Amino acid sequence: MSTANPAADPPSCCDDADYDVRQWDVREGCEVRQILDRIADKWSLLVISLLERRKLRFTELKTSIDGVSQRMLTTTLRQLERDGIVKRTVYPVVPPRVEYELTDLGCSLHKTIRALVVWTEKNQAAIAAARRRYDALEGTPD
Amino acid sequence: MSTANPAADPPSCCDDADYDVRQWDVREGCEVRQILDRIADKWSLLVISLLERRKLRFTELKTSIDGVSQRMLTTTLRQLERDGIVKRTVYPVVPPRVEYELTDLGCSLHKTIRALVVWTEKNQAAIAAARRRYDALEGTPD
DNA sequence: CGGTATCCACTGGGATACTG
DNA sequence: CAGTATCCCAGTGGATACCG
Repeated sequence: MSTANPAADPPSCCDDADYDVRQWDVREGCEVRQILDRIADKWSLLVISLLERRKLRFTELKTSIDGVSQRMLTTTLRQLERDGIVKRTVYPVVPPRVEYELTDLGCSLHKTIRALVVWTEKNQAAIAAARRRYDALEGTPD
Repeated sequence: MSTANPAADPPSCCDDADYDVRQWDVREGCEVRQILDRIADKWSLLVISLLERRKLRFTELKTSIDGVSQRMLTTTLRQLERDGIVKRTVYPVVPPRVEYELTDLGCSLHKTIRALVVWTEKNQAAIAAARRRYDALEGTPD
């Protein structure tokens, strides 16, 4: 808050002109917003990241993703399947075997997802520090 | 589903070895998971995207983000501020003026966020098509 | 094994009203 | 203008039980 002058509007850090946010900041029911909500979902993120490596069976996913309930995993997988992100293959064997894998579309997405995860990992400490700083100022009397 | 052979495990589309998902697929309360949940949040995504362009006042954000309630916007901004993603500047003028802008940390994040948005825009049609395909098969008797 | 179905508790989040 | 506080409903999502 060095220069508390509302009129001054120095360009922020990054302002590539090749992309205009105002273009997609559309109505709430907008398709982009819907899709964004789906792929930026807590479990979707994890599922996509795991499937990046190889096909996985339902149980493998369930085991790998700590804290996910069967219902949520099923729901998430169905949505991702519907969106063409993952492919579900059922093997008609006596103990049912179902495998999930990324489609081409899903593969193209995982790169972005991973960037997000990598960013998070890299800046984990910085965020933790910021939080400590913020929380410390919480009860600052003077 | 060409070769329905569970034993076969052809490498998926992309398998860069420079990153191991199993490394971060950790416990539920894990910091990475927490941060991921926060930044992949519906409103956070939009706020960060908007602030990428320039500082914005509270009302400007509220107006730009269709469907957000005052409470959610405040909550989101506070969390982002706590995480060191956005900076909040209060101008002690008679009609209060508060501006929000991305911090350096926030700027480094927005690039990834934008990639996600760009991906969504680019593949919007493909996803819509996948959905139509999926939904059409819903009530397929034979 | 890989689900679906049901129940239900919790909380995210909207609407509204008040404040500095 | 930019919040905070309160109320309260709806949907998220966990737990459990049962099915193909």
